[in-house]
Amino acid sequence: MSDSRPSRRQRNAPTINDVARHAGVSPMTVSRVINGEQAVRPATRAKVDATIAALNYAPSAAARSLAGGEEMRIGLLYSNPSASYLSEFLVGSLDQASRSGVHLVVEKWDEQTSVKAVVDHLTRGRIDGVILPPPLCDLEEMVQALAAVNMPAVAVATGRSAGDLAAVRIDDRQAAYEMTRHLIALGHSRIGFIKGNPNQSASTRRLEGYVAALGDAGLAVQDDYIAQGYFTYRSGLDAAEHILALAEPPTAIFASNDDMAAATVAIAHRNGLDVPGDLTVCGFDDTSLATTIWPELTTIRQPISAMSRAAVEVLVQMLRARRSKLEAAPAHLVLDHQLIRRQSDAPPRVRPKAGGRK
Amino acid sequence: MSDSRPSRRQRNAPTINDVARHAGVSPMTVSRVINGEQAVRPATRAKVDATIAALNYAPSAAARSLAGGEEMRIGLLYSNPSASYLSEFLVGSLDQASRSGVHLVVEKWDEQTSVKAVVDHLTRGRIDGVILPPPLCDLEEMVQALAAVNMPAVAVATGRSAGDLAAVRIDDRQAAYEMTRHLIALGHSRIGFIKGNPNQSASTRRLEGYVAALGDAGLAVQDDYIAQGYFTYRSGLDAAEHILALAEPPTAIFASNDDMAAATVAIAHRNGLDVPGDLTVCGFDDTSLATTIWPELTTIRQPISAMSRAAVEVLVQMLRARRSKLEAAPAHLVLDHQLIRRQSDAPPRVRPKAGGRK
DNA sequence: TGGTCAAATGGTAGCGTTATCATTTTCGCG
DNA sequence: CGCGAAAATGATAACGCTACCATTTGACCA
Repeated sequence: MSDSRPSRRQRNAPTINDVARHAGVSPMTVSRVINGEQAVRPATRAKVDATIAALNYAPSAAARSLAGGEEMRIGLLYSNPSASYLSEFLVGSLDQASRSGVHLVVEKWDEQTSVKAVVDHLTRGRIDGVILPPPLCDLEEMVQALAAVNMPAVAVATGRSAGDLAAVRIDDRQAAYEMTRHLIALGHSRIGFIKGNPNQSASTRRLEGYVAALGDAGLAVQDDYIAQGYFTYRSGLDAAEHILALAEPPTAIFASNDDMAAATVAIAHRNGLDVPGDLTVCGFDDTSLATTIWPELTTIRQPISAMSRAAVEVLVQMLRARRSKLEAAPAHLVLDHQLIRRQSDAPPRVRPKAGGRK
Repeated sequence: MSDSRPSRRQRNAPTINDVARHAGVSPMTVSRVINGEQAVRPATRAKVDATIAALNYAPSAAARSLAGGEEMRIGLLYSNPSASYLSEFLVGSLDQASRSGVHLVVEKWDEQTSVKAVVDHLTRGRIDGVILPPPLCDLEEMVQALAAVNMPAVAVATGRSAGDLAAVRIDDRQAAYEMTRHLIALGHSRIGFIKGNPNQSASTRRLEGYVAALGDAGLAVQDDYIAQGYFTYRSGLDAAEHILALAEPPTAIFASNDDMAAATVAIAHRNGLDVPGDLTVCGFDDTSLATTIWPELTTIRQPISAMSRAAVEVLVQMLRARRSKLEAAPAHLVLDHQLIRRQSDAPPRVRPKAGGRK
């Protein structure tokens, strides 16, 4: 009766019970020793440690997390499958999730579904926290709905520079500033700008950087050099067409993302302009499109996968803190960007307007 | 008494029991559905699947591996981050991996690393099986290296129509055939073709379909209407330039993927041709690029995420079978494709050459 | 229509660990 | 020397799932 119990154990790995029996203590005591808890007498601890070493025992991670309720599920809610952005984002967060031993649940949000429905779905699905890539991170309704059900969230690449929401981002303003400086340093003084979708706060930061750089260089901001875009290729076509149709068009155009920069290149070509000979074009984000088209785009590299990795890490820490009832201020990480020079920029072919420089 | 049961559960995680209760079946049946076992009636399976989706349930890896099912880790090895393809691929496989309760480990292969090094890495990482998206599925060296270490693999979107390797794909030949028929039905008789990278066997299938459709319509295959491409935008530019420079250029160009079709549109515009007025252009794959550019591309939709989903499922079943020492013939799934008509095709503007029709 | 057998489904008992309490031991101090 | 409190240890019941077998259902044939 003691021998023929129908154990399902495949592997002869020693269990905590084996250790307990050999050491002459209860499994609970062994558990305490393993977890380094205080309430164990040194003598007992030594005995248990010795037995563990002798049996070459290793605790089962599976049983541990089952019993301890340590499993965490974090959701990644995306809405605008901006292809190249998403894939890099996914790779980064997956990697970090696996490292942190957390489950990553990827969820798509169609614009038709109500915010409430998605949040309900997340809640019922035992999601412990959410990562919000753009443009969701700027959707106030979503942020508030999550806050309402007390679900921790991390915004990625938002333009909101601070606040109650944890965030991981780059300094969009500074990056745009640097790119504009770069164009000015090349000799451009007539620089166009294509704005991003106003539903993302990063758009505003980028515009600010552009304006600031012009101002610092003593160049005037010309309103008709600034066109509204929406981060899509299509919107870039319209914006570029508008700017290039001006009587005195700019010699460089800085688009708020790579898609619109690519569209600008297309319009330039259609107008018989050489890029970068007749027109310098640069983008933002360094998505794969930047190196897909010809000429390859000079752009700002956002460390997308590093950002998503960081987002997972931040979220995990928030969840751990919350479990221990600690309340911490929401983290706010700013990662480094980088100006990547490729083939789409050059000094202006024509000399700057007489009087354009002192 | 019913209310105050001392549950240790922190969060209201849906468990297999919740699903079972909601679906009106036993937990065992749910377990069977999750694991894709055979002995479940389709109606029951559907009901359970629906409940799983509704509750957003995902099995607990911990409990599962504790209960005896070993933990499975499957690798997704990608090399050419074809952005839009990858992200859709990831979303599908992630979703299915979560449903099947297996870990998905995403691994990138730089072309510099030796095949041996990657395979070693997988082995040491205790990866039980691998999914190979294109172009890796056609890299004979990789396939053989995996076979050498006895690691199960599933090829996705390969052109190999059969063999020792499990595969999930569409019928590339038939799809290309249909697209070509479509162009012929529109009235085109001078149809150009841009080939895909010869390192992918699907390229050959697509060419075959094109040739077969022309043949069946009694149209001659003109060698100079066929240009070599490599699936990149850049290669598409060259190919399209070549074809459109002919004395009597085609009225339609069928590119082997969307990137090259987009490049063709760019060249056409540069040459002052209207698409589709002067030139019909169509692509293949229906990646996001197809709807990014203007005009949006008529193309063949590959159910990418369904394919990656299926690949995970197939791999899991292979691993299960192998665990039970069963040896089954490698599965070979062919999923349905679809011809998506958008704005890039139209009947030819000029009448077909005299005599071109009876 | 009833009987047979395989397919489909359900019940039960763990898998190895920890949370929670109950119990025992130890030790300080009057 | 004994009392009470704190420290140390133990017993028990989950945690969520699947293996194994028992039971029910449905299909097919006589």
